[in-house]
Amino acid sequence: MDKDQVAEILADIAVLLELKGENPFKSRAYVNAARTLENLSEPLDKIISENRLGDIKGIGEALQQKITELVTTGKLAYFDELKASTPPGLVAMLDIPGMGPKKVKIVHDELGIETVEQLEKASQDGRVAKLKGFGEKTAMNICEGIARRRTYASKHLLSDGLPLAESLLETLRCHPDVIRCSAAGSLRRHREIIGDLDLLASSKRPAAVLDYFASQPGILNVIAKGETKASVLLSGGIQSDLRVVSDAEFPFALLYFTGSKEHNIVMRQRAIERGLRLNEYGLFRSKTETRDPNLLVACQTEHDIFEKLGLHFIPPEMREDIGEVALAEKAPIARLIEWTDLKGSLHNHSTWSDGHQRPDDLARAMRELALSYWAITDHSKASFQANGLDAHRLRQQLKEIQEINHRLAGEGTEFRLLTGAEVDILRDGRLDFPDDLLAELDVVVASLHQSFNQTESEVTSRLVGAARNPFVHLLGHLTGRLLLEREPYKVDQRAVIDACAETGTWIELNSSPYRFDMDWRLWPYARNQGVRCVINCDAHRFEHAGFLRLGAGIARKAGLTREDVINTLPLAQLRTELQRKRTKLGRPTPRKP
DNA sequence: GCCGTTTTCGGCCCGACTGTTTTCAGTCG
Repeated sequence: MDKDQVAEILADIAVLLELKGENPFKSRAYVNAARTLENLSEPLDKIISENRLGDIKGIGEALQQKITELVTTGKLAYFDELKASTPPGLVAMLDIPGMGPKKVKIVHDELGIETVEQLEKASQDGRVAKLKGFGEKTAMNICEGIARRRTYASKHLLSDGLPLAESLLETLRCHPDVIRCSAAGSLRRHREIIGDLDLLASSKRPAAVLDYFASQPGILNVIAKGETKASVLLSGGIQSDLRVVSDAEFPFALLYFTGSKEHNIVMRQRAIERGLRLNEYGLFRSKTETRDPNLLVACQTEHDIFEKLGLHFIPPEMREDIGEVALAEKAPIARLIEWTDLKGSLHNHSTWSDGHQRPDDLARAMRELALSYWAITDHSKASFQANGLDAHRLRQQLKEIQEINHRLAGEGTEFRLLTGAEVDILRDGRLDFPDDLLAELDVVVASLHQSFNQTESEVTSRLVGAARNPFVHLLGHLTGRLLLEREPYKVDQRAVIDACAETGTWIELNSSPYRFDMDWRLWPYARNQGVRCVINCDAHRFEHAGFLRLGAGIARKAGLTREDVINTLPLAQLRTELQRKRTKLGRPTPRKP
């Protein structure tokens, strides 16, 4: 068992201890130890074999024993017992907003409730409201929270579906009877939330392909399998539908199943206006005939279909009926941004706050990814829970980054770390760092992490105020939403965009698959106002660098090009742009002595 | 469960908000 697996179990133990009503500091000790292990820079088994586990701060005698047991045997009796004595439904209840360990323990102890379903029933029939410390409002919030979870259950994050779909497609491509195959549906359109995974293949022997598909490992059960379509449930709870068509039908089926439904309606209408009929089987020279091959307008690819309908090709990401057809009628759609255009990320974290790697390790990793720069923008002190930095620690960090950059220069590499901060916009609109400190940083991201429940005008004016600060380069995750988890806070995004346009402030497209914030639907407006986009990872780990690809996909939905996105610029030009706002708005020039 | 010491126990990271209370516990970031 490696350090991450051990850390996960220690974190699970912490949750179980809380549910048991144990001393909260005991639980905290497990959380701390889990975090410490995650941040280790050498293998755990090496530390154990050299008997150095006890030297690590936060790991005492009891934890040494438990960690050693986990690493050497892969099991921990203490954990197994704890798990066995706690109904799994109790852990699930912690996901309901407002339900913490104490409240879960009360409903369990007082009402004998062990599942989310039982909790919902007891909230509806008034039993929960009568409990000490609960009330009508709490019972209602519990019901709403459960209902929200239920509607989200058939929905998944793009990042959960993408790797599964890619692996299934790779499998299909290996089958000798598969001629062409592709993802379709919301996944191919790169929607931030997807339903099931729609896959499409062409073949002369559909039955063989469907059999092969339905027998793949990782499939929990086959929901349906007919002559042209199979539906399966993948481990992880995502459903996948494969349709197999003839190769002549493939482009039409691909267009049809990619959608969106609204986009398809506009396309079919366009066919009708030309005396044609478009459906998933073809484009026909008839107003009524739906499958006659003699009336088929031959098309090899989707490009051909668009051309036959008098349109330039529309990239799948843009097919949402938000004006893309009108655009493709007039002129070719500009080359959209590709993730490989991106040269770095301007909002990321390190072990100085709540990230998992140190700046020097990040520099090495990001250089190996052939990026040109990587900004370290750790949290400011108000983000206490994230180990935010005060001025003193920030200045220490600046020194460390300077030394790393000095070394990089000595090695003759172009790559550089950029200094920075993700500075909190406080409740009253002030920033968590003074201007003179912000002025020392290469990159300043301003974000909200607190007081989400203020009125729309209060939140909006906090963000507008931050945009007006000459040292703030960009606003981070504008609405604070967590997809499928937390609603965005109330904010007049257009007013914020207008303020950014006026002040030359950039807006982040946060590429964490939980955020994708600001939403792609607002970017066309922002671009028209002249606001530049920054596609950021908000990385807390090495592997979050991969978010760049997801973020670029979302930017493509909005029709953004390389020119719209700041972090496509090489380092020297980026530095010029970083100076622009500060010089344009002007700083008080220091008076000569 | 850890740590440090004014060394074997007492403290352990803060502040705001909500909904419950009528002074505060629980939750959240």
